Amino acid sequence: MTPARPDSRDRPTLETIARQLGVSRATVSNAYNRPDQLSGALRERVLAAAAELGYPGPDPAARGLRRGRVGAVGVLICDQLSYAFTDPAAVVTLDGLASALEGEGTGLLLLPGVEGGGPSPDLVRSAVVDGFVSYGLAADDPGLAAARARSLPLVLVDHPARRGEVSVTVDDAGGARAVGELLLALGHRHIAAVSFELGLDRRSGPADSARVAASTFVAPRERLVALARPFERAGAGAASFPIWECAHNGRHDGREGATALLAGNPRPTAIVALSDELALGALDAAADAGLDVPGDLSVTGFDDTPAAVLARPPLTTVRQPLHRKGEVAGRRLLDLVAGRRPARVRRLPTELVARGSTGPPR
Amino acid sequence: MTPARPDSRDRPTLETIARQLGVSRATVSNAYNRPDQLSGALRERVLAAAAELGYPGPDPAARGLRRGRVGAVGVLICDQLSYAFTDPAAVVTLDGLASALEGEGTGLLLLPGVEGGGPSPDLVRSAVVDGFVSYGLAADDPGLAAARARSLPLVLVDHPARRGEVSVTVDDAGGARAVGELLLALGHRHIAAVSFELGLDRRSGPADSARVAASTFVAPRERLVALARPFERAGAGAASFPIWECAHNGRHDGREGATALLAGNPRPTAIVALSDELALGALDAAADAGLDVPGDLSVTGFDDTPAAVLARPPLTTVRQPLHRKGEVAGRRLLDLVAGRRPARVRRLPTELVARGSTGPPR
DNA sequence: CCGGAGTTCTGAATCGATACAGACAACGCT
DNA sequence: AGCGTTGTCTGTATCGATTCAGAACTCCGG
Repeated sequence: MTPARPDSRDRPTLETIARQLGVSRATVSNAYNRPDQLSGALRERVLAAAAELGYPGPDPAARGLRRGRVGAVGVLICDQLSYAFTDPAAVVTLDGLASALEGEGTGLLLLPGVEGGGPSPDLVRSAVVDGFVSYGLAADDPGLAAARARSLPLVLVDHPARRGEVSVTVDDAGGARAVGELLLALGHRHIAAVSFELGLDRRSGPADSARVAASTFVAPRERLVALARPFERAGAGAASFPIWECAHNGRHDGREGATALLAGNPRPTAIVALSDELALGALDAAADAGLDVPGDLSVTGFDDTPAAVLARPPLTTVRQPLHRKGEVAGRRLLDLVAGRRPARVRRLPTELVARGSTGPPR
Repeated sequence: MTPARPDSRDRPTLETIARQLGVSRATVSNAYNRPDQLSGALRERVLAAAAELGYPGPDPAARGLRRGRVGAVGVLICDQLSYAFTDPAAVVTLDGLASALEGEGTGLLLLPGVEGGGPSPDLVRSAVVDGFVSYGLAADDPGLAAARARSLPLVLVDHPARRGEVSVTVDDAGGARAVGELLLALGHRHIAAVSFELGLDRRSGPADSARVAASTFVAPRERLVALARPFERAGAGAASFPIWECAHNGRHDGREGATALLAGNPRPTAIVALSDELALGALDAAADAGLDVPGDLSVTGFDDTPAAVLARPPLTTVRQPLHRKGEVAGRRLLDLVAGRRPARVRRLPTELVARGSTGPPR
């Protein structure tokens, strides 16, 4: 007895078409996948029969099983979609990823995270994909662990690789150091930072250096550490480098954080934001407080998203090749899936872009 | 002879574990899927052996083939990711969709479009999914046609259904009419509109009523038509209702469009934007021109995205339940996939939210 | 000690395709 | 005529799991 069909409507299959035409299944398959394996005339007949019977082409799941490749990669992202995509940097990076994949006819299976973390391990375990890209997850995220357990190709974006893993990162430290040096050179001595999440616990408030050091989110940690270095050398100690941690990487959060920092004593003359979104929020906060930028307050961002140059004043920021980063990650993953062995780690350069939001303090 | 394995590393399978333990494949499968079908002790042994051999659990592609369900839905979106996700409305809607799906352990396979249209038919044909959601595509998009050809469950968001199709829309016309009536009641007689794409051709410039009528993008067409109705009744004819079409739905585009409209003669005293993003751009344009909002110019948006209330002045806009819309679409699709028959069409209400960006003309 | 009721586990068909190794015919060449 | 090529098409093993019908075993009351 045949077991009950999961879906009892019987869709046409290769066999349906083959029988209709009195040819073999292989021939029908070839009509779709290897036109050179059969005569043009027969191929036309097959395609015509398929159209007539409403056969939509070979079933992707079956083909995937047989070929060992399904034409999709899983993208592990932090937070729910609405949070993750608030950040234009994420959107641009993902766009780069998509553009690298789509040339190869590969789709993106989005695996959104839960509040404050990556996707659920179950979702990862059941994802029908050829590989994974993890974007900005904490190094110890359970979803990431599940992805590793699948032992499929994996590319890590924006956090460091374990032995044998492939990663794409940017020179966060170099960019941050450049910002620190610029502000010092301009004469700033009271500098504060607005950071996005440092931990999975969605905390919002001042962050001390212990919290920074303990963070499993690598990008903000590296940036903050590198930023502080020039200050320390210049004798401006950690005490004079307050950090505000925002629960989300959003403009609104940046505004709140900057407002809090501006209430400090001494009031900072420069605010370093770890993303452009946060920096835009800092600009809002400055406007709220009636402060002129850059006269009363210098503000810097990070990423150089499209909005940075459109801000008023245009934002001094650290450009990172966001689109490129996604593209490179996509190509690396395709290489792995195809059995090629790409270079293990790739660190893309960053570049300080000085615009109108920075200047010497009064 | 066995054909060459697509991937020659031999991963463990159910069989590997079964052999190791001297049990049948069925038993191992049951250990994962039906714990009640075998003794706890044996189940533990199976899971332990799996862990030891590095078996990551049943292969999702094979399971998908057998079960007839793969646990993913394809989302057809217009434009590349970086354009599509510039629109916070899209992000929030997708987030709603994701939240409805993730409860059922279902992922989102993103099928990004190409410049000015939906995803390529090939991508759609080869997507390993249980169904599709189409979001804001043109009614005649080829990618959408490919999705229909798959004859999988399909839910259309923001455009009307053919016979027998399931759709989720909002009361665009009602919202637009409310905006028109508000502005008329305030005393405006020179009203202009900034629209997003009306066609696949990425045009940017003035749009006449023929172009509006011919648009296959349903949401903007309905809004513009409904908007004009009260004006016509009030005697303010079509001639006095200029429309500027933007190539993309972005803040920057809104700024350009509004700037162009403000150069018109007579200068409009109110600008209706078809999205909040465009409206934010219109606010920027007003600031550029030194115009006070709402004193010199009233501006309205559409969607009530999170940014609307944070704008300065806070934006008068038409609230649509974006998150809900995505959720409803997701639930409808899950119903279809499960073989239930949800209501065919669902039209969610819109609501005018009057805030600070509108007032009587000087 | 037998029959019936539970448990626990196995056998084998099946999902829908792909791809190799031929079979077969027609053809050109020496 | 004999032989190697080419060009088409088919047979069949296989991808890695799920699922149902029933086998084997245990337990129990009568």
